[in-house]
Amino acid sequence: MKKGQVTIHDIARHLNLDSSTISRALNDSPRVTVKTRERIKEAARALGYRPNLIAANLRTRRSKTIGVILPWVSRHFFSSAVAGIEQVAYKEGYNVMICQSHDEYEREVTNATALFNNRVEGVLTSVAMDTLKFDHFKQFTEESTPIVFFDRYNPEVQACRVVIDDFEAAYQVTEHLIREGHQRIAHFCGPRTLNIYEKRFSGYEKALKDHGLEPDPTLVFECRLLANDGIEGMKYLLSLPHRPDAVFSANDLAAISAMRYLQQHSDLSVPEDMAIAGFSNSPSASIISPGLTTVDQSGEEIGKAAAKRLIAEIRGEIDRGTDEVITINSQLIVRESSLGRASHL
Amino acid sequence: MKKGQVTIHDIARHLNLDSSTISRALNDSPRVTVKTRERIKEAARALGYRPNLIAANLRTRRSKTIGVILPWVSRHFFSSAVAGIEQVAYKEGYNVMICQSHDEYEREVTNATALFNNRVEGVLTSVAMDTLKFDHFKQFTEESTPIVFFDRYNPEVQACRVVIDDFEAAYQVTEHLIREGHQRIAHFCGPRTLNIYEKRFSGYEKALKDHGLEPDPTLVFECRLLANDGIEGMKYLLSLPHRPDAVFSANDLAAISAMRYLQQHSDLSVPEDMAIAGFSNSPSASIISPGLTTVDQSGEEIGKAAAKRLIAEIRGEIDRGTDEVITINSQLIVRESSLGRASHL
DNA sequence: TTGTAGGCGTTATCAC
DNA sequence: GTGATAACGCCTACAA
Repeated sequence: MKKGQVTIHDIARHLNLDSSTISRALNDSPRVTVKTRERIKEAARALGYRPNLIAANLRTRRSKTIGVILPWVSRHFFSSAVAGIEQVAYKEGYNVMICQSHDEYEREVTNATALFNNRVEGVLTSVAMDTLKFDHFKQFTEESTPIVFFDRYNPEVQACRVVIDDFEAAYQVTEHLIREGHQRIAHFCGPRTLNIYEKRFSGYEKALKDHGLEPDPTLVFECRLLANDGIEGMKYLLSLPHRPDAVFSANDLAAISAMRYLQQHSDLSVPEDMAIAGFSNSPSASIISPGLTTVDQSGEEIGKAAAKRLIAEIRGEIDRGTDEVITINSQLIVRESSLGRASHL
Repeated sequence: MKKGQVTIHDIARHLNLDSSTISRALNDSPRVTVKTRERIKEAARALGYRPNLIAANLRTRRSKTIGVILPWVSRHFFSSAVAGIEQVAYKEGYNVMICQSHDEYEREVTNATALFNNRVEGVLTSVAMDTLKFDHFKQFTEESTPIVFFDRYNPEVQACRVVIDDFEAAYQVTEHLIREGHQRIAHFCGPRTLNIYEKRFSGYEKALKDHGLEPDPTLVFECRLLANDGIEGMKYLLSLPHRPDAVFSANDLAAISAMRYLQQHSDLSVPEDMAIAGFSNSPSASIISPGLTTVDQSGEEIGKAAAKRLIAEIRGEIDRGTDEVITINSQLIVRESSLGRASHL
């Protein structure tokens, strides 16, 4: 912001009008003649006037900005979500301010403060793995700034969530593995403090039980689901006296790194000796060979839905603060990595 | 932004001080006793004071925000760049406002206007494929708001660019293909109006000539390098009477889709019958089989460098408006997709 | 060290 | 339909 910028007062002086008239004209208020409005707009153009939204925002007490806090912008699921968010925000006249928590609690708190101080009109967030306290989110609802969670949420905060049915999706993956003939199914689980991982775990467990398989806790590897965790998880599973014949990983990243580890550092092949399934349907899942069975979860759809909901709450079209759940469809995508002997003869 | 928010005046009234003292204390000005400062900070906490940065920004004429315009947030290269940008911006106390152009000129112009009107202190951008005019960028430099391009730039705008050496990288890829014994090398080229594609094309052409191969224009397929373009490009190449034995695609996306098309819809195999190389080293490149030979180009590094430079310009630590070029290292990554008979016996 | 006064650029509420 | 005036919340000369 530089000095010497043209303001509505400059236009006013130029046309011998009052700045309030200029303001009205530029905002297309009906309370000014079409003719003078045109004159004003013309003069504005000629003088190179650029509205100062900071001033307008201060005055109107609205920032026309929504804040986003998510773990990693560069993860495919999240960047797709951002793409979706940005798309609807843009269409509805909102700016988007982005922050990454890097899955760290401290950073999430700082981000939340920054967004609050910038008076964002609403917040979209997917919570960090490390987060166990939620006051930094509650501050928004307390000031009646709407907040909408997507994917990762915490029920403690009274707010709408946009999610997929993680339990059901995980159940389906597991059931699919069972139907393909796999008996000892391991699970790479994320931090159970996060709803999505807890639910995926429960879905997995329930499917086992429903099919008469006894869940074996030694087959559950809880980690942060990073690429390296997939490798460590697979090493762990291979070290077991009675190793599993399938792995259901709570994300694609760990699934893929585990699969590649297996292919490069063991004689076992996928899916014959070890079936593998992931979660998210990242682009890599369809490209890798064998193709990775996974759950399609459109980040873009989720982002769009969350942004739409948030903006509706901002506009007061919907009651804010109800902990409603919006469920986006997900879909089991079966590829070769999970097939049993019966299927790939 | 709600009414009833606590302001510095409320604190002032509460402590029988003047708001200016409150302001100074909260900004850690040395011009206020340590003791009263503590008292003030304590009261601020107690009253639940939250600074209103919009007001502060209006007053100081600085928004503490940098704007980013790029084609697609969800493309891996760009989302990595955003991650890098956000990281340094956050560290330096700047917010990041994100816009997508969807590779469309009109949208880029609108985005630029929005950022301008929000008085961002600087702009980072990678230009849209459709963009042929650059006034919307020049408006920033004219108002002495620094702008830094990354990856895709246009020399018409007097501004710093953060790039890799696209010519050299493309040259190396092509030379590598030649050394592997390939003779008829096709090229999937992006819009030549964009510097990066023009340079990659030139590098490709130069390498051919330097090795005594005559560039054949019928082997150059110019397109937008989307997944479908890779398929169309490959169809086109297969339809030629004298088909090529290698393809160098100016991005990974088209390279990978072309390769998969070949694998699924022809008898030709990669790299024996058709070698393939891409550009960018997207995550898929290392995961696909055969692994895709490509050029590693770290979006995160580029984003970080661009953001650092921009912030330095904002702070006046560096002259703005010099069209300096910052070159980030890139690296040829050889994988199986490009190997010649000699290499994979 | 603290207080006073004015303004950043806009919009909103009055009047006329 | 247009103008005057005040305010949004904060910062910063300048004065005391």
